[in-house]
Amino acid sequence: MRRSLLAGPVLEVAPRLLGMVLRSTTDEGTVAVRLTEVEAYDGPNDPGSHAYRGQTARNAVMFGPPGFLYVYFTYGMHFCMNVVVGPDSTPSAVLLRAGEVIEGVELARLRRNQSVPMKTDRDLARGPARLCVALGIGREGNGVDLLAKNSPIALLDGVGFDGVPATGPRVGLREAADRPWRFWIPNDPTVSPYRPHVPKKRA
DNA sequence: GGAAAGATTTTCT
DNA sequence: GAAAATCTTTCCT
Repeated sequence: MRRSLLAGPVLEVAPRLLGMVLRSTTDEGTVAVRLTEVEAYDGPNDPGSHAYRGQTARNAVMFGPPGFLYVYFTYGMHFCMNVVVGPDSTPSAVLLRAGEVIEGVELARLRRNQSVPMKTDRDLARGPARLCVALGIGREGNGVDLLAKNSPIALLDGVGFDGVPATGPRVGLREAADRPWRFWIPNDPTVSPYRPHVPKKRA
């Protein structure tokens, strides 16, 4: 995996991530997933992006060079992760929404079953927060260089994906959710089910 | 300094 | 289909 491959415009890079492999190693063991669903966020031009209103302590990683991991905490209980892409200092990133566990299935199953028992293997990493749980990635994953030698979390070329990616609206956003910047591998069972966003009521 | 909503998941009716 | 769980960040007074 070359870093230059991630340095292009986010809308070009995002679909290329499909089929690539993300491998995470901790003292518990190793889990790897083949990415089946991603979502693009285009920094300052994108009202749905965390970087839309400028750099903060939380999103600082997005403003750095491509190939780093941006992990954020949301809904009081979940982590989600992004791969920073684009040229240096352009705060674009790709949300990793789902994947197929191809290595360390037993460990992934163990982690997921700690909160919810009796999950089927297809659901192990089917959704952005589930993906983080399966890989054992939390706050400490923020800012990790995915392309560094011996990195505990690494992005690998994998088998790639030769077909035409499916595209559709993004999920869970209040702003600009309609932009067709979500990409997934057609007919893959590990792609998360689409749920239209419902804004929470204001008191 | 406080309120509101959130790039979600799970469970219950 | 609705609602809860739970805490960080952002936005407004």
